[in-house]
Amino acid sequence: MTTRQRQRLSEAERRAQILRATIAVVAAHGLDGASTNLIAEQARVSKGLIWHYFADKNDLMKQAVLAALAEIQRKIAAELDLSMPVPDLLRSAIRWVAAWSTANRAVLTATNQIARNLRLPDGTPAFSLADYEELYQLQEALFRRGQEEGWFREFDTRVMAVTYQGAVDAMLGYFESHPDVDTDRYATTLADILLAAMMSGRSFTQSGA
Amino acid sequence: MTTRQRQRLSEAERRAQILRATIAVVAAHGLDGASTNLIAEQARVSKGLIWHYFADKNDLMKQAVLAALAEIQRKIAAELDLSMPVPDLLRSAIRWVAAWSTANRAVLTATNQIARNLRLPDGTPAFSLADYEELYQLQEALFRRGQEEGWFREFDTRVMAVTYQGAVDAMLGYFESHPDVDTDRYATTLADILLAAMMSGRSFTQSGA
Amino acid sequence: MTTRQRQRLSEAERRAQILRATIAVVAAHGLDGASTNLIAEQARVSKGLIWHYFADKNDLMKQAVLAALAEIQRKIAAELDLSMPVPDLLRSAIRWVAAWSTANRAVLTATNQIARNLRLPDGTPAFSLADYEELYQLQEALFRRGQEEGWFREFDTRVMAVTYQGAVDAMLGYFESHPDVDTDRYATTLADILLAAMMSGRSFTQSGA
Amino acid sequence: MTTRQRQRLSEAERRAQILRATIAVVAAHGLDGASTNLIAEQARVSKGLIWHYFADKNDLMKQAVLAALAEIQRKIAAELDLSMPVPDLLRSAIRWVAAWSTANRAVLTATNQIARNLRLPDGTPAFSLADYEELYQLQEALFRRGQEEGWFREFDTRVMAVTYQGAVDAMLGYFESHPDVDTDRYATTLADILLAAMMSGRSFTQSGA
DNA sequence: CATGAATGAGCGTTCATTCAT
DNA sequence: AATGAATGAACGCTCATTCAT
Repeated sequence: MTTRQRQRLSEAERRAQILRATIAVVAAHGLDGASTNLIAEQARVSKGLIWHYFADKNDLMKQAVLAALAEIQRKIAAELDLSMPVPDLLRSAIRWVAAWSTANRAVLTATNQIARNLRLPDGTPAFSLADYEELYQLQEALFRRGQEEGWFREFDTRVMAVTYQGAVDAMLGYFESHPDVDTDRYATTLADILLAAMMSGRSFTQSGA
Repeated sequence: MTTRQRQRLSEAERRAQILRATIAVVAAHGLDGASTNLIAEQARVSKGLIWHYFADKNDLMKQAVLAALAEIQRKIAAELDLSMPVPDLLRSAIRWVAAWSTANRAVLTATNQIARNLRLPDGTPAFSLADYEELYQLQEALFRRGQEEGWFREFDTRVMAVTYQGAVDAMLGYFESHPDVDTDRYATTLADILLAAMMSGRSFTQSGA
Repeated sequence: MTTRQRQRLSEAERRAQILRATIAVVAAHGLDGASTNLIAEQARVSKGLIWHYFADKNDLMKQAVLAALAEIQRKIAAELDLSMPVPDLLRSAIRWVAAWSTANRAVLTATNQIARNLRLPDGTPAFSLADYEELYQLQEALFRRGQEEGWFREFDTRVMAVTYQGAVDAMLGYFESHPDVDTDRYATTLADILLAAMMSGRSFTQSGA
Repeated sequence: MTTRQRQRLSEAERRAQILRATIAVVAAHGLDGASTNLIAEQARVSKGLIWHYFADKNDLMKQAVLAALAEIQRKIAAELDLSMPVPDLLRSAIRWVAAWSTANRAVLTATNQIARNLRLPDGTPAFSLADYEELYQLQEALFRRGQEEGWFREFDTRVMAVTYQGAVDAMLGYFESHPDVDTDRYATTLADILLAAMMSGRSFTQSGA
């Protein structure tokens, strides 16, 4: 039993270190299996330090999600040009997510785990549907723009938004359990399928215009 | 305090009783809150009896999922006429699942909870999308039949199968968090979207044939 | 590390065993030092069993006090004849408590510790002054009877009751830190002192009547 | 977040500052709730500094009590004229303590808490009635003087000293739980009672002398 | 076969104490 | 001398699992 080397880091570094460990442990063992013991071990830090920086386990988990999402948003905003034609934008987005996910599997897995399963002490979900709602509305706005600009046929944008998210989630899940799949090929194929669903009965009209 | 009536049931009945209780408790309290104590209580059975019929809690949970799925498959097989034209068949299947889910919310919730979160002792997921393999292949066979019969354009049947499942799962999840939605209307709309994706660029050819 | 012999006892026996252990540990280590670990060890019982029989540590402590008080009340009621002349009754009571305390030091110490220090989760005392209030009123009634029957002079019965309790408590505390003292002699002397306080200026009147 | 001003104080000042904070925190949160964190915060001092001046938490608590008692003794010595007739002296002392206690409730509460509950690491009490020994002897000397000067009858001075202390302690406790009581009236009444106990069978002799 | 008393590993959390700065 | 980040032992409590009855 070797005594741990005591090192002093800045608050920001330690928090980041612990949050990273949290994501890693949740990805490997699930939210339920992510004991603070395991997290401290993964972070190479003593058990008690977690409570120096986080109020409780819920706080830790919540901050892990928020930090990860902020990071993703920063990246995607830097990557995608929202002024592209809508079909190209969707195709790019799907391919970008596919590529990002293979490089950030743990973050993806863990974030989903926590977002879906974290509960407040009173048993109610810590993250609500309201958070998804915002995403759906952004998506719907995009679809409507596609319709207005003549790319897409008429369809129920809410159902399409839910379906779109479901298809992307399924893709990411499929990647996880089929590590050998060609992810960019899959993403391109999925984009074709979804765009076909949106443009169907339009394409020739479009070309005739 | 009345002593419980010691009743002798066949093994099959006991197992079913306990499995039903498991689903009910998971639906009510979440996988995490589903202690074996609660399950035994719900099944009106002593704590110890569970270990007579199941190896451990993981075994219990796994079997609860498998039993529920077998039940669903039996029902859907009895309900759908596989000889229908493929598009009609898909449309019927989606509407049937939507209808079934509203009447069996608890089973659905619990099954999803367990399938998504159950972990082996080493922390790895007990179920993965790999378990969908059989389902994917059935689905792909259907799509190929649709293509051969001229209903559908060419597309990657595997990606379509994953997407189809993802879209249906997303629908069910959406129902769960939006209890007021008109489920049959949603199901019909989703069927339109998916069929559009499959038939796109074909419909007129088809009609022209 | 030997495995403990597993023995099954009736609920009543186990509860009593654990409550006895609780009193013993609190007497030896104070309420604060009475960890459930120590109590389980003292009771030769596994940690977890405590929560089989008691809701939580507070419940355990509360029940330990209540059980001990019930026992004492049973004994004292069986011992003292309330119809005796009041001075004799007080003298008997003091001597009885002194004798009882030497044979039940642990119960006394522990009961006091818990009664004085136990807090509800919200921080408020678990035992209130209202409990003492009842005792005070019984005592006052006795003093008033003594006054009415001509044994005692006029005095403020409430102050006398508080003083009486304080003097008895001090006696018990003194016994604890001075194990060699002749307890019955002390008790008799204390009775003399207190009775002198109550009868002063009366005795000759009394005899003169 | 302002950095604390690093100030250099003399050792004595620092110690007093921390001891005062200790009393305040114990009074406010109980001995059990008096974490060193809280004490450091109250003293406007860093966590670590406490260990510079005190060996451990027990040492801190013990010294807090001793410092408070020394303070009280200094005050009472300055207040009371020991050459008064003994009965008047006792009456004055009781009234003085009663008055002091209402103005110094926090110190009283905290001191009692610590004195009654502080334990050595092995679980045995850190203070005991044995520590009253010195006080008892002073008291006894006073009683003997009262007897020699003909104020008091013969009685066991040790038992009377213990009883006297117990009665005063009970008074202080009663004040704490009954904030509306007229403390000076109580003190006067108590003095009457105790003096009656001491003078009984003497007063008329005295007056007759 | 069936019960539920009993066990003990493991959890989240607190806090006295240490020590690099 | 002074700070507060870091440590780890101990706590109350839960619950899957065992086993005497």
